[in-house]
Amino acid sequence: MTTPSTLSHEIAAVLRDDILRQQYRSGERFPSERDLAARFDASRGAVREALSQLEQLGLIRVQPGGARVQSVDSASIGVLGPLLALGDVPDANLVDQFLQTFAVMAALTTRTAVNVASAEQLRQLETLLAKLTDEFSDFESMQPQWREFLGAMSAIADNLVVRLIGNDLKAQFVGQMMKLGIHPKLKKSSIKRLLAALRVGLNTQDGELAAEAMQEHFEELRVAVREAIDLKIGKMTQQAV
Amino acid sequence: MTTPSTLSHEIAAVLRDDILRQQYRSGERFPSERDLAARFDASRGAVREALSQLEQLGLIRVQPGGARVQSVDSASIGVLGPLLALGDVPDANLVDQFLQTFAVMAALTTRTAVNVASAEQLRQLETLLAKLTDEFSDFESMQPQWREFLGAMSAIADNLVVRLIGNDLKAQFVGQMMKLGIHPKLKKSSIKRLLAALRVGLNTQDGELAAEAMQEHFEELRVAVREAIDLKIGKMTQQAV
DNA sequence: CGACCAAATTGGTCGGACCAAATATAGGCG
DNA sequence: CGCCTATATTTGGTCCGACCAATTTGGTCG
Repeated sequence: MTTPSTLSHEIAAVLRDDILRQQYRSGERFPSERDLAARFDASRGAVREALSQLEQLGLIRVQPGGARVQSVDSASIGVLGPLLALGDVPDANLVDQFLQTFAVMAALTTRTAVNVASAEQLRQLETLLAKLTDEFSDFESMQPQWREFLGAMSAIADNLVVRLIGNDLKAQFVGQMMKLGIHPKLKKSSIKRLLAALRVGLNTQDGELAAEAMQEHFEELRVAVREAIDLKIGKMTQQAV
Repeated sequence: MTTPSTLSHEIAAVLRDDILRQQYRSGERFPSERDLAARFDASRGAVREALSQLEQLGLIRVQPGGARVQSVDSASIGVLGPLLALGDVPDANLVDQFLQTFAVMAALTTRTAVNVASAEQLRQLETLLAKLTDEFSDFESMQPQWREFLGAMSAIADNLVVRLIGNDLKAQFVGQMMKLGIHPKLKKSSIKRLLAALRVGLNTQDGELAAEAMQEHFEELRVAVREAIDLKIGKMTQQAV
């Protein structure tokens, strides 16, 4: 969950952001370990551990003779978080892409979960959904219950690939949104509609219906988040003046 | 694709597979760096670089006082490939989950690409699709053109998140399938239907329609791959006898 | 039995050293 | 003058030994 805050990690973070900031062209030679050690006033060992992390992220390719920078979009998902965190305000397009991806993942999970759920699991989901409906207030304060519901569905769908991707994306994304204080505003009517559709989907064990409701929910969330970011940008430019 | 073949990478690979094979319980203490160095007859530096990779994969959490093993499904996507490669034959369920995920990604890309494509880009896609239709033979030999088509759509959709996930998944998945000689058999009629639907989708710039065709294609691919794997399993058990 | 303190363990970093592969450089040849 | 080869240099890969700080462990005392 948190930063180890060791020297090698700090070096890795600095170099990673350098690369993500396009300081190096793809294919360009990366500074030698000895140079980097001098620059960071660190030992070669610490630098090598940092490079090892960058290599795992797919940002550099290290070979005898010298390391080379790789194209950003041939990197691993792990770069998305740092990429999102580069500026003061996250790139709206990137955020949009995040949410589109979340949407299809959540829809897939929902469809599978509802379709394969046992009678008991269906009851569990209905219970969680009922709790959500009861404690219905604003979108933000019901996040814990919402997460619980999604988690239960993820467990039922039992798709490791989706779960791992979800882990990575969530770890990269949610933290950034929280840190920057992005608070999307969703209409209560939208949420009510979502919950109602999910209830119907569960009752009739219609995964497709539930999945569509989920997809639609994320569409609305996308719009709301974009507005929240625009608001944030407005405030920041105002502050700058 | 790559051949690191350095000692630290080999150590990392062995330890990674150990963890993926459930040799350690989640939360359990990991052997100390000095112990590992002795076990692999390597220096502590090499071991530390290996541990650095495992940490990046989310498989261990290393802190002063000792490293601890993390739950596999809190790891990063990078573990999926090795996980797939553990046995002689890939786990059919895991492969299925891969393809389900591919499916929704490809559908998302298709929908977006078709919807946002400019007139010129649409023409480009149609050209590629025509080439596919012309050189139509069996599913396997048209892979290069198929890839080219998907790549063009990915470029048009311009969704970095999806592209990075796709990179990771492809890197992990396709290599394994090739190495194991899994050759899914798709009916020619299915492919023809897919190509026709895509053509209509492009002509009318109907992203939803094209996306659904793509989704359906992957559904059929799932079935075919599952059959191919079952066949493989059959042959292997036959060999064993 | 529980709280507290000291010793052993463990990760984090450093510096120097050697090797093999890759690169850069200088030199020779056409 | 340009190309190609042989050499010198750079660079990554690994090892060793050492020290520090934080954690863990084990035993002791109340």
